[in-house]
Formats: sequence, C-alpha cells, structure tokens
Amino acid sequence: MPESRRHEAIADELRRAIFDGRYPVGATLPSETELAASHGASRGTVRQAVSALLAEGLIGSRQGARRVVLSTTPSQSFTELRSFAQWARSGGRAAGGLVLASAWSAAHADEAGLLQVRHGAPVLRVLRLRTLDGEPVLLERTVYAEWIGPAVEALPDDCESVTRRLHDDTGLVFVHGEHHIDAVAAGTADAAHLRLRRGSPLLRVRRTTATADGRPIETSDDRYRPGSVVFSVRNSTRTNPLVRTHA
Amino acid sequence: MPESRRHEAIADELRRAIFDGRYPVGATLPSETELAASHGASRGTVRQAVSALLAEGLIGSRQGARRVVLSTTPSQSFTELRSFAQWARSGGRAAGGLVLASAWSAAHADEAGLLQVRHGAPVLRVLRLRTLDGEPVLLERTVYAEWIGPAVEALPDDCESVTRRLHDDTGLVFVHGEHHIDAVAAGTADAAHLRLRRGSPLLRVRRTTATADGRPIETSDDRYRPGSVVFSVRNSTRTNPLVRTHA
DNA sequence: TAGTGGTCTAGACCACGCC
DNA sequence: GCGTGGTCTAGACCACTAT
Repeated sequence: MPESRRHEAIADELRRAIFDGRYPVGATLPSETELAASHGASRGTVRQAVSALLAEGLIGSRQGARRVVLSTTPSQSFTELRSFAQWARSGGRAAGGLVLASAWSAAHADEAGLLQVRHGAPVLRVLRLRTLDGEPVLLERTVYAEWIGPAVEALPDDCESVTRRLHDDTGLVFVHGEHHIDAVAAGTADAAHLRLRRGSPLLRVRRTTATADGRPIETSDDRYRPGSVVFSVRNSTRTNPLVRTHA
Repeated sequence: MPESRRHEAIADELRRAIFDGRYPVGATLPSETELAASHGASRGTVRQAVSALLAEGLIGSRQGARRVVLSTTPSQSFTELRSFAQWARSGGRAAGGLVLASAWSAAHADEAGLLQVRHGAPVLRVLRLRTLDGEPVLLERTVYAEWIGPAVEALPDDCESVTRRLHDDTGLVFVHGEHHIDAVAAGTADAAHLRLRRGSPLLRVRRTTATADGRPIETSDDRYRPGSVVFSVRNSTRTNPLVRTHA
C-alpha cells in the first residue's frame, strides 16, 4: 500500500533501504538535492522525510556533511510500545492477560495529579497479570479515570489486548505517554504472582497515557520480571527524549 | 543572550511561557498565524519552533485544533543526560568519581560490534565508582575504543567530570547515544562497592556513545543503586523514541 | 462555514565540511 | 571553492475541528 503523503513515502523508502542493508551503518545518504530530484519532490518535502529518520535515531546529520546511517534497528510505533499484546505479537510471541482484582475507590493525591482529577475522585483500580507464551512476566497495577472506567469493567477478565478492545468498543485512541523507569525489589504480592522470591529485582515502569487532546486516561505501575524485557532509547544532542531524574 | 536562530528564539519564548505557568497543562497555544505575526516571522519558521516543543513532549498537536500543553516539565540536554557530573550539578548536588581499575585488553565479540572494531582489538576497560554528595550511587564498567583510550588514561583517577575533561583536552564531543535499560541483581563486586547486599535490585543502563559522524567512542554497563535515579521518557504516536524489546 | 494545522512548492541566503 | 545541510520566506491547497 503506497503512502499517500509524499514525505512519508520518501521516509519509508529510505527506511527500507537502511533495514535491507543497502545503507549499512556508517554509510552516507544521497544529498537532499539528489533525493528531491529522484522522487520528483521539493527540497522541503525531502527534509521533512529525513527529519523523521533523524528523530528515530536512524541517521545523524551535520551541517556541511552528508547524513550518516547510525543504526539499522527499526523503532516501534507508539501503539506497539503501549500495547503489551501488540508488542508480543510483533515479536512472534503469544500474549495472555488475566484480571486478578478490579474495584472502584478514591484517587490518592499523586494519582489525582497524574489523571488531572480532584483528590478523592472515583477511579477504577485494576490488577492484571500478563503472560508471554504462558509465562508470567508482568504485573500491572492500573488506575483508570472515571470516564473510561465503565468501558474497562465491561471487558472480559482474560482480555488479551485491552488497548485493542477499548479502541474497537469506544473509539478511544492512546496518543501521548510518559514513562518513568527504575528498579525495585519484589514485594510479597509481586513475588507470588510473578513466581519469584521476595526481594528479587524487578524493572518498574510507571506510565501515564492520554488522548490526542491531552486528557489523561490511565496511570499504571508495571513490574517486569527481570530478563524478560529491555527498554531502549536512541538519542542525540539534537533530539533528546530521555531524562534522568533524582528519585 | 538572545538566540540568533529565529525558530529557536520563538521556541525559547514559548518554553518560558509554559514553564512560567502562563500556559498551564491543558491550555491552548496561539495559532501559527498569530505567532507568525507577533514574531514577524513566516509560518514555516513558527512551525519549526513548535515542532521542537512537540518532540520534547511539551505540547500535543492535531490537525484542525489548536496545540495543547501536555506537560510543564523541562527536558534535559543530551549532555546533561550523558555526563553524570553535569547532571548532578543541575540538580544542585555534588558529584564525585573514583577509578577503581583501568586496563587494556582484547574486545569481546559483543563489544567489538558495539564499538565497530574487529574482534580482539585492544580496548581500554575502566571501572569507576560515582558518588552523589559522598554516597556511592553508580558503578560504571566502561569500555573505550582504542583511539580515545590514551586520552582517558591521562585523566586523574578522581576526575569529577570525564566528559568535560575529554572535551577540553581533545575537543571530543559526544553527540549520539543508545541506552538499554533493565534490572539486574547485584553481584559480589556491585554489592561491595555500592554498599548493599548481594542480590539487591539494581537499575542497569547499557549505553553506547558516538561522535557526530557516528564513530563509537565508548560502551558502558552502568548500575545504579535503587532509589537514587529514575529515567523518564515522554512520547506520542507521532514521536516515539522509546522501544521495549525482548531480553 | 470559518479557522486551524498538515502538506508541498520554488526560491533565496548562509555556515560549515571537505578537498 | 564547491557541495552540503540549516534557515527563512511567501504563497498555495487540503483535511480536519469547532461552532
């Protein structure tokens, strides 16, 4: 399926060339003028295309020199990152899910801030265990805002892809996210559900997701069994999304 | 100091307005036409400015609707992320460093791949303990490529900012980076240097840094004491730098 | 339907690198 | 010095949101 936006078509073509090995790491890309001529587009459109690859960390750019290939590893769409099931499928693995607990209660101060609701507002708390090829790898403690809670409650307990179902049922789209990553020792509940010893290292990701207009949907404390998952970021002086903060 | 590039000046002005609270979370920004008029710039220049804020995750954008403020938290420069000392200083804390071991040896297969040198090529291995206000928080196992090794060896053992010294001494600039984040249990050496029990959770960041033209400088295995540091990423469907991979 | 952001063009000048 | 990417302009048309 050909991409209708010309800058996306050019970006796709360059990505394919990089992933196929036609431009290995260290190789230089054609100049903007050459790309514009070969695609019958203006220089502005070509620049829009290469700036996408720049943001993905695939290429580096310096004034005066041709662009250089830095990496040949594809990056993921936001949806693949957001959805456990879609991420698992893209890796050829089977994702499972099971709701262990689900209940309405009052938002704590920190949750109220993250979800932009008033302190004590009703929120839906869900404890969910996620499996990969039958093995438990992730324990999710998710807090949903009041307006989306009923749709979440209507889902089956063993729903494989919550993201997918919520999109199909309500048209909801997850657009923005913020992730905070650190390490914690497994508590009693973590150890029991993930089948490891108390005190074992866990990778913790606290995340908050919002709609296109910035309305918060959910905030979650996700704990991964060590060895099952790695988070990666590519960055540079020009585009730096990763931040290190004091705990 | 006024910014000479007009798009950066406009971006700075908008950032200041957001950090100062003139545009709180959820507020809408002026339209492109309004910003162009008020800054005496063309629409293209304004778009370049707001796209920077978009990449930083500060604002969200949808066709047809005005841009919305998503976050009022500043993001860091790549240098602040890269340099432990500069990061510590920006948080008002005192950074210390101490070289525990330093030796040349042959590159392993994985290191050779990351540093783009041949298997068995000479590399400089450095074990460094980093402290924050005197407390040990980070153990770095860094492998330097042969061409930069001598400059690293010339540094004093208690060098506070390696990044700063290498830049001043050799003109070296760290431009690109790749970070892989997961959790591991502390080994014997980790436990001894970071003063915690064997098996305690540690946040591990494996990173590789390169110059502007993509030449790898160093690759490192950094282990942080839990509770001392958190890594954060903001992302969206349009800009997604964070990737989750199978271990 | 009016306003907004997304896409695209065709040109210009400048700063920087490489040879 | 020449080629390259970085900046900027002024205009056009389209897709989408809001009212």
